[in-house]
Amino acid sequence: MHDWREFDQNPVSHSAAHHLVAIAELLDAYGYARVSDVARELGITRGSVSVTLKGLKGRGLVTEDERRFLGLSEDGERIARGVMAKKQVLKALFVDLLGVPDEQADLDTCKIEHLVSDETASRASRALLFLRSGAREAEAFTEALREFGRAGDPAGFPSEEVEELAREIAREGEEAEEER
Amino acid sequence: MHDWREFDQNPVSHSAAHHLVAIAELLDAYGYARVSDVARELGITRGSVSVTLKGLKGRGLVTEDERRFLGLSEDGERIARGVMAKKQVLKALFVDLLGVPDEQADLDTCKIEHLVSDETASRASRALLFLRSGAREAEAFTEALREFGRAGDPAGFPSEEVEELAREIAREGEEAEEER
DNA sequence: TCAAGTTGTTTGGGTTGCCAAACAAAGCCC
DNA sequence: GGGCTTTGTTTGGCAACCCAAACAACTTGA
Repeated sequence: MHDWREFDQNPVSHSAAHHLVAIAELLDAYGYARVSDVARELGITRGSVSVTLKGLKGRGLVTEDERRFLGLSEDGERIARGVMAKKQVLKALFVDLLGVPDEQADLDTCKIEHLVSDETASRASRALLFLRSGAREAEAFTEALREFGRAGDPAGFPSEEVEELAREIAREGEEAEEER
Repeated sequence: MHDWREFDQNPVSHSAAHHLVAIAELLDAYGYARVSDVARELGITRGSVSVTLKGLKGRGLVTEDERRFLGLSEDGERIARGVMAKKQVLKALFVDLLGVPDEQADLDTCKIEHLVSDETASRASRALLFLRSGAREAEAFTEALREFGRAGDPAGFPSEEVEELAREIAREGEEAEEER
């Protein structure tokens, strides 16, 4: 079993990731970003942003010019774009493939965007590209899945059916474990 | 835009969720769970577990008998089972549908298991059940997706192709925004 | 130009969650 | 029975984050 605390062993924390993304989005939208703008975007105080960005500047992810306008270093830009891309890809996959309502998909992906590995994000991207390629198999699959979903039980999570599924998966996992 | 800090607005924190799951797994595996067992399972000190569980007992999620054996209340059990089911469903989906390597899927789902909404988990379950139903469309889809994946660019994440995809999704999102 | 608002920083406080270390209380072995 | 280990708790520290409040250094508008 892995150390479950790999959680906070990421290159950037959840908080830091959001600071970087906020700067990138502000730069995209308005062409500039200041401490106050970031604070407004994130819904926290200027003081908190000021302190956090001090750390990110120290780590070479965020830059600041003489007029206090913020920018992203190459590394910072890369991290921000990566997190943003992960969020968009995952959200689109949740909505288009799984049929999750837009609003809910947004909430979920916002929480997990910075935690998903590049590997998984990359695979998700492939699936999404395939889904959008208009391939016959993709169309047929989503169509059939919708139909399957409508026929399924409307109970909450986890329903009895899902509990059973989970137990089944767990059993399979144990068997695979034993084979080693 | 949502408050990104919905993150920590969950019924239980990441840490608490893992404590509950650890107790459930220990009970499943050995029939009992004590503070030390939980600590070993989570890879943290007994002191930390002792303090955390004091809180969870206070919130009525964890019980303790006169011989210091831990248990889960109905609520605690429900939360633990929910988190475990989410992890298994998501991991299986990542592996079976997206083609993520088992090990990596484990790491990823471990980080996000307690953050995914019931709604999304439920949809993911439907997709997984469909995938395992042996339906023709499901077989054809995974087959074609594998083929599509092999043909794709082997670059890291985010590749130029994925960046382009992300920009495209972002544009669609903005258009949907404007229509309101 | 000068009062009023905006901006960024600093400081003290609070929360969560971890550790290390020190203990007391059982449990176990000979 | 007397050591030795295991167990659970408590305590003091530390690191991330957040806030509120107080400041100084700007802009800016009439």
